[in-house]
Amino acid sequence: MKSYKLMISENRELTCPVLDEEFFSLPTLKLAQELLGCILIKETEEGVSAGYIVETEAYIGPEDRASHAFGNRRTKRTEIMFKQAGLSYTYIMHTHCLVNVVSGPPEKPEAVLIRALEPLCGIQLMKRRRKTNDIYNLTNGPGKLTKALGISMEDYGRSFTAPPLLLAKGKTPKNISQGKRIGIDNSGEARDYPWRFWITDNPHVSKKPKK
DNA sequence: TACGTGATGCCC
DNA sequence: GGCATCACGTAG
Repeated sequence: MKSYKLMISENRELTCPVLDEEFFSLPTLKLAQELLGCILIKETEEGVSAGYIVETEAYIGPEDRASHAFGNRRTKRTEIMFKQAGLSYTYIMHTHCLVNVVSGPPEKPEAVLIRALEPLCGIQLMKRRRKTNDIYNLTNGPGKLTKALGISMEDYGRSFTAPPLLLAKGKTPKNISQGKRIGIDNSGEARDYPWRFWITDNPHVSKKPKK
């Protein structure tokens, strides 16, 4: 397994194993939980930034009304969800870019949305991009974390196993919480699926779900 | 709490 | 064209 060296401060280096195809081949609901504690890394000309994943959501088309690929809807945008696990699915929501990890076998449109990070590396760069000094407001939402790391539509279809976009093994969460997904109120019974996962009591998680 | 924002795709 | 969508910042 390849490893990646992260400079987390001027004199501290963290060596972490890059996730491989075997890891991404886990069933989507399992993958969504296993990704908690993993490290999302983005290299840009401005520098490297990274954070621990602390919140995810699973989207399992074609039966999931909340998924862009509901009913096997296959468009230029969703095409990537039908490909191999471990690729990135980025899309624009209003003015923001959101990033997903494609999961499931080929021809099965499934993905895990990365909803929040705990900042780890390149924090000054992230603060500059987000125009805030508040560490708890830096990456506590899916649109916020992409802006903080410099993830954009240029990352659509990229593999998470090689630079400039990477996922690596980080830490193992003590406890995982589970609940309803956020922002999908008009999706029939699918809105009640408990497919949102987060690290219990982590202060970098996004807003609480509606009841 | 409410509004403006504005990429993408689907339904006329 | 019109509308809904896996947000967020700002105003009030």
